[in-house]
Amino acid sequence: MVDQGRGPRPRRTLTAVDLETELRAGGHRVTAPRRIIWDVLTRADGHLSAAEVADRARARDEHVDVSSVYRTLALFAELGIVRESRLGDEATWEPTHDDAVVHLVCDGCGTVIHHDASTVEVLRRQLDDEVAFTVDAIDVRVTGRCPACSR
Amino acid sequence: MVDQGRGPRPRRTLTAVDLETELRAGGHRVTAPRRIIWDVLTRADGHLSAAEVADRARARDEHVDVSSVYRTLALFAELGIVRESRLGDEATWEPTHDDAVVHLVCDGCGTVIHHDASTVEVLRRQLDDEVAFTVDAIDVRVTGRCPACSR
DNA sequence: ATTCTTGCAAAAGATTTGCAGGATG
DNA sequence: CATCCTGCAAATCTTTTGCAAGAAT
Repeated sequence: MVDQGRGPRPRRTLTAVDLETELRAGGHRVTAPRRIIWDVLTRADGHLSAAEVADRARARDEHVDVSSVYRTLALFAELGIVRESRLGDEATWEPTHDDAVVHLVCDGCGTVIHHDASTVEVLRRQLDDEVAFTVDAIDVRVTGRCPACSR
Repeated sequence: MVDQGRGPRPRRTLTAVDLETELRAGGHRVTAPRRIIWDVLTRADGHLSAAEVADRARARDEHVDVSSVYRTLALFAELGIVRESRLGDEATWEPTHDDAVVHLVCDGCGTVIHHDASTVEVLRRQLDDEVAFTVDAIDVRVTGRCPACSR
């Protein structure tokens, strides 16, 4: 089914996101699982699946459940501090960063490379001008072969 | 899990794709379900989920099963004649067409609008030059609000 | 004290797989 | 006639939901 919510609040920078502030601003409570999950996300260098987040969270608190992870990730996405991608078969999340990032997904090994392409900003401006559509986020996924896998 | 296969054969045009030729070229058999599913895909004007393909196929042959639909779609993707997208929660497929198409996904109603953006070709050239990565396909998904849903 | 969150269990969807019979080359 | 495909059933995996107990404000 389709998300009927208002969509995430637009946010362009990641710098100095204070979880506590973000949560309180929205009237949400500051809890241990939420701290842990946020920490897991910011420590990771790339995209994490819900299962991966849950595993890493459990390393610190035995009892963190995937269901809480899903609920928390959904909340964070709503706050605009994380962004969900569907790069492979499962959803992955990472702290929100600039739009101008292209995800290069290798068909061979599955690695996801982040590439900074100014063209994405050009595309955004083009869309703002040309299309009757309120653009929130632009997701560019490029599939192909990384150097190691192109044999 | 990640696709370990060789990935789809690059293909830029849709014009005059003859299913029989494509199948035989790969040593695959021409069967009724495959014909029906291909026909369903080419008749549809946009993306279809596996369930939608199955429903429409069943309108012509009562017994077509979703599992066959999945297997067939995977085969078609491998042949490069269809392309899979993950626009919402589920995967969707459509006959392969030019890259320069941007998918505008409305967070409100889920509608997917196809928009032709020349900038995507620019991006492709930029990537070819700048990145050590063999680009196969570029998928641009834009989320936001369609005119009707932006209130 | 009240309301929000959590963990656990179970449900719901989507996608994949095993297998025996039937169709294709 | 050997092999490839299919339909069906069941398994698997991801994501969601109901609920009672526990935590945050």
